[in-house]
Amino acid sequence: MRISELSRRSGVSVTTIKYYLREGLLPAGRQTAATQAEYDEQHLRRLRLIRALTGVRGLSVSTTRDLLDVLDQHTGDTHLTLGLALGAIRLAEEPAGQAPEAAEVDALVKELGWDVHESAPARAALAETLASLRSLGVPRDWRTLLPYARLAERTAVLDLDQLDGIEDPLELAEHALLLTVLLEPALLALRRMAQENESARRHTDH
Amino acid sequence: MRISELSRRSGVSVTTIKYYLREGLLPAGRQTAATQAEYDEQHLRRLRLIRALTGVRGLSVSTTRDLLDVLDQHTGDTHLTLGLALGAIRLAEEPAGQAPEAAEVDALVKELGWDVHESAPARAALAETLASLRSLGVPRDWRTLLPYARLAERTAVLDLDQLDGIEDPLELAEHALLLTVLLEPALLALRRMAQENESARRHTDH
DNA sequence: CCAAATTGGATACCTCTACTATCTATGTTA
DNA sequence: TAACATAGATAGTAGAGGTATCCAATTTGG
Repeated sequence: MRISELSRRSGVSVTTIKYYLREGLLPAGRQTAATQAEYDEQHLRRLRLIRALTGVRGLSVSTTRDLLDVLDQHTGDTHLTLGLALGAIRLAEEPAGQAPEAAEVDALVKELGWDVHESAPARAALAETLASLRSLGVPRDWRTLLPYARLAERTAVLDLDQLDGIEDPLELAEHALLLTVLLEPALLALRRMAQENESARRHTDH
Repeated sequence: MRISELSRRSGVSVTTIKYYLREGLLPAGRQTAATQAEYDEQHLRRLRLIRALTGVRGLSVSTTRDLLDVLDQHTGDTHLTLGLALGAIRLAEEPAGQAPEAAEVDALVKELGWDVHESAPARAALAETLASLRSLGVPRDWRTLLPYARLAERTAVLDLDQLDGIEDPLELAEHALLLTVLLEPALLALRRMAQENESARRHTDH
């Protein structure tokens, strides 16, 4: 198909598709002539993926590019691919230096017995949150996070279960990315709704 | 204190503080003369809150203003205040019209027996996620979300437990907001780490 | 088979966000 | 009293995420 059909089928304007091509989010089509190129279903799928990551999840165009690059260069080692892909998405701003809360995060991970990379950005995000709460006069230490971490463990089991039975390593990596990243807003939405429900339950005290 | 001290103690530049004043995120100081105003500890605290919401959680300045407005106008009804405050934060882009997935979300909420407002934006966020996954060839229906929702219920219990024992309604509303909103990146970080750990566990198959 | 429409690629431009800089009239301080 | 700080107003800036226009080449409908 040519660019106008790609545009029609994806709902993304031709100029925006050209922009994604320029930015390296979408691979170039197969050139058939000096001013003609041919796109296929893979391009359509990639375009939908880009819109899901930027729209639903709210990732920036540059973060999305980094993520897709990792997927494209995947080595067949899904564990590694997923780790690299998630490392590309920042969850909070990087703390200036080494926050004193980093030691607390280490204590939490040790208590949990988790096997987590030393330089995982998720560690910095946790430290940043603890530091912020502290500066706002709501001190919470790593022990507060422990029960949340136990629930996160069970969430991760659900996540990994959904990848069971996928044989093709490329498909596996893509599903892993999708279910991890796109489910994030959904999980926050579920928490919001559960809070509303729990708050209502306690409000109408019984 | 005057603006320069507020700047020094908060780490936010004087010009940025003036910007927040203009944008209505920070209330004006008490005027002592035509070109002089006095700020207090409340201003400092508010400034730290603004930086936490925009920096750690990544909220936009306008969303942050909406949130703080709700807090300021709180009626003493914490359940209502929290609901309004969370409603001000979009979790994903609004779907154009009524997505067909909205019915699925209704089914989920019904199955859970949750008491959740009909127009909660979290509902739209869930529908949007389901629609995206579907368009990407990873169909998931509401039943997939059920076990996640059960874990969200338990997360919400932890959240509400942390507010137990706070008497002052203003403090209660502020803590509720902080723990709900600022904990969001932390919870996502915990899930990432738990996934990495679970993936490693399964990778080194035993 | 030729005029009108489409295409790929390049470049310029635009809107929004979150600041940042400058200016002026007034205050404060050493 | 001279140097410096301050409030408030206005203008400017950098980056993100597109959008618009132009051109030469290429299809395609009549």
